[in-house]
Amino acid sequence: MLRISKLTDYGSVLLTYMARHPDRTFSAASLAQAVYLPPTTVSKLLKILNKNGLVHSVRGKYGGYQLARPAHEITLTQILTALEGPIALTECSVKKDLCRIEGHCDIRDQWQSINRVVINSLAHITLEELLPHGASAQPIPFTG
Amino acid sequence: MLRISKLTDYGSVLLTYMARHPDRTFSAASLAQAVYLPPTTVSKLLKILNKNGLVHSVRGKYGGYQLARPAHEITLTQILTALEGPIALTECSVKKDLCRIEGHCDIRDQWQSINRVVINSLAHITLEELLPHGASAQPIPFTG
DNA sequence: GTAATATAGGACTGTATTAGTCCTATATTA
DNA sequence: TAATATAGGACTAATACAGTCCTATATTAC
Repeated sequence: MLRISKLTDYGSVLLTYMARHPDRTFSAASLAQAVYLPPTTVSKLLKILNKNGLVHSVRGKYGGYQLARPAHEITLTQILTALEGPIALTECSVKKDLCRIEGHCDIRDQWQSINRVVINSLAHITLEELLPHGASAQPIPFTG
Repeated sequence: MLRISKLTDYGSVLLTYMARHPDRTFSAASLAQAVYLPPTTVSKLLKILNKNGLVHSVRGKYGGYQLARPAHEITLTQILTALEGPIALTECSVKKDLCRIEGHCDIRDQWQSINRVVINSLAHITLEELLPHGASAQPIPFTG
């Protein structure tokens, strides 16, 4: 089906939400409430996004998260890579000794090219294009 | 990681192998031997490919499989769709009631657009481009 | 210094998906 | 009728994913 994981999907929802107020800092709890997801799951996602440089974090009271840079500077490739590792249609391009025909496969290079096509397509789409139209003008229901 | 399943990968190997001799009919067993995969797995794949119109099958003694049409008329989108169902980055575009924020998600349409970008990229790549260079001139080690 | 609040990091569990095998039925040829 | 091949589906084992929870650390306010 060639799908992104649910967590990646949730992560993109979080990022678009934060992108509407780039200046603000959101706590994990407030974001969870805003997007109707369990706090533990949201927390997990934000830690991963922080680790991969897509959001900045501030610890302690009044701490929280905010986008590391403007939405138009965050690409889909970056988001997917952060949340599910390197984009690789075929597993063999990332890990060795997992495919049983690795020694006899003669189309690996071809799949690598196709992989680059996909990565390239996604690298040209930014978080900004994931925003609902007029989103930045909308009020935010919950406060952090 | 945005990967295709192993079975899809194996399926593409089978198709490229058959594409080198479009005129020939291969039994599942001979193909299995040729690509170093278990006969049961190969058989399963060929049935799926047949069901989805990518190969033709002939039953009975001296029966087997062959490509349904020339390699340049088989696209990656067709191969992926046959082996893993409709290409859908986000699950919600195919099945309902599986995502917990389906009722509150406001970026579903955006993901659909991105999905179309990917489908379109893959629809322009054909089985022919998956063939190793000079493949059609190479001898085939095992006979069916 | 202490309490309250928030993130950091990792371990852990249950569920779902995928990979792979196997069995029975049907079609074709000799 | 025997031999060979595909058709279709059921089943099992291995893997990956989603989700939760626990402990440690940083920051702020009192």
